Amino acid sequence: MNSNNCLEMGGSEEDDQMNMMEDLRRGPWTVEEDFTLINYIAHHGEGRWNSLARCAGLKRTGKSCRLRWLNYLRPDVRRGNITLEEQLLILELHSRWGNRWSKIAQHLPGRTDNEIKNYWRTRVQKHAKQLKCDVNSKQFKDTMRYLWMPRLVERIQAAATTTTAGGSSSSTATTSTTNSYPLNQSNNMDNIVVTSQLVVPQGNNINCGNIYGNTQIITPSYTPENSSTTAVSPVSDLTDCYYPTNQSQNQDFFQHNNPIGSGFSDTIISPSGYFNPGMDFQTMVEQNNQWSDGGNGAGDEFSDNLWNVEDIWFLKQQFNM
DNA sequence: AACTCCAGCAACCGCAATATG
DNA sequence: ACATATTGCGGTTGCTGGAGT
Repeated sequence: MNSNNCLEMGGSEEDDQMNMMEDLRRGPWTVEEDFTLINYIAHHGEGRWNSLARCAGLKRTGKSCRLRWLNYLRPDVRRGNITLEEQLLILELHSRWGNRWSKIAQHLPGRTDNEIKNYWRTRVQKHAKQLKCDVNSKQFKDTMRYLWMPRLVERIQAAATTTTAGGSSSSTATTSTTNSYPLNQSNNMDNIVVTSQLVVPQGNNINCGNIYGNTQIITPSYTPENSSTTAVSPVSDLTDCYYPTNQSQNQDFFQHNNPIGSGFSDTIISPSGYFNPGMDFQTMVEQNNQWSDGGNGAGDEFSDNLWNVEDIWFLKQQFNM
């Protein structure tokens, strides 16, 4: 904390604590409180939240102030819908790190751990519930890995294609996305590589079935400033994120790199280029039936289009079902 | 229009780790 | 080295607004 000497002025710390305990406010923050907190931090900086709360005249705990600042008032906090790319990244990172919300949030600039946690609980866990399986079960993880994530990739690609085809320059389509993933803040990215558009974990021991393989997509010179003018088309860029750029036949990538059952996948590939060889087919179809009709009738943007009628038809053809 | 239900989100709680005196 | 304070994290709760009846 910077210049905070209000402890010296305000009597003993014990007194302060007693005073605070008397009339602490709880619940939703008012506009006035927000303003007070923003103002105070603008002048004095963050840190030492308990004394900050006192000195700012806020009848809140330090914890409450910290949370309000970090999750809501901070200028760089990103609000609004979680984008497809962010969804994909959350799924991927969660498969690696589990409920390490804070760690995951570090890789989604502007997003808070709370937001990601809420997203996970409200969207992802909801689907696990619908499928009547535990969110940590292998079945559910496979579903994410082999159905949702490829679907998200497709939708990201489709969105990029649409935008590009719409007559805008290749850089236009990247704007919102790239803003979401600045190569940033010298945070420890571990094995994460940052592409010009997407943060993708690099190969090795990722437990996502090597969907991403050892993608060669590092863009070392990336900066938030130049990102929006990337010359590479968004489509190819995104494709690169999921297929190795040195593979001439991208569609073969998953088959060849899939550690679970390459022999199996040699014979079948879904319309999207992915198929789940590690998962019981009947289970997949049953799951899909639940999703495509919205499960309990609660179809939403997440399940929509992830697994559609054509896919079922295609798989039925393959399996003579 | 009134009511109920429920998803989404902000905020709180408890605990562990870390910093400070 | 120890006690206490503070911070950070993950889990949980409760409020709110919109959808459905």
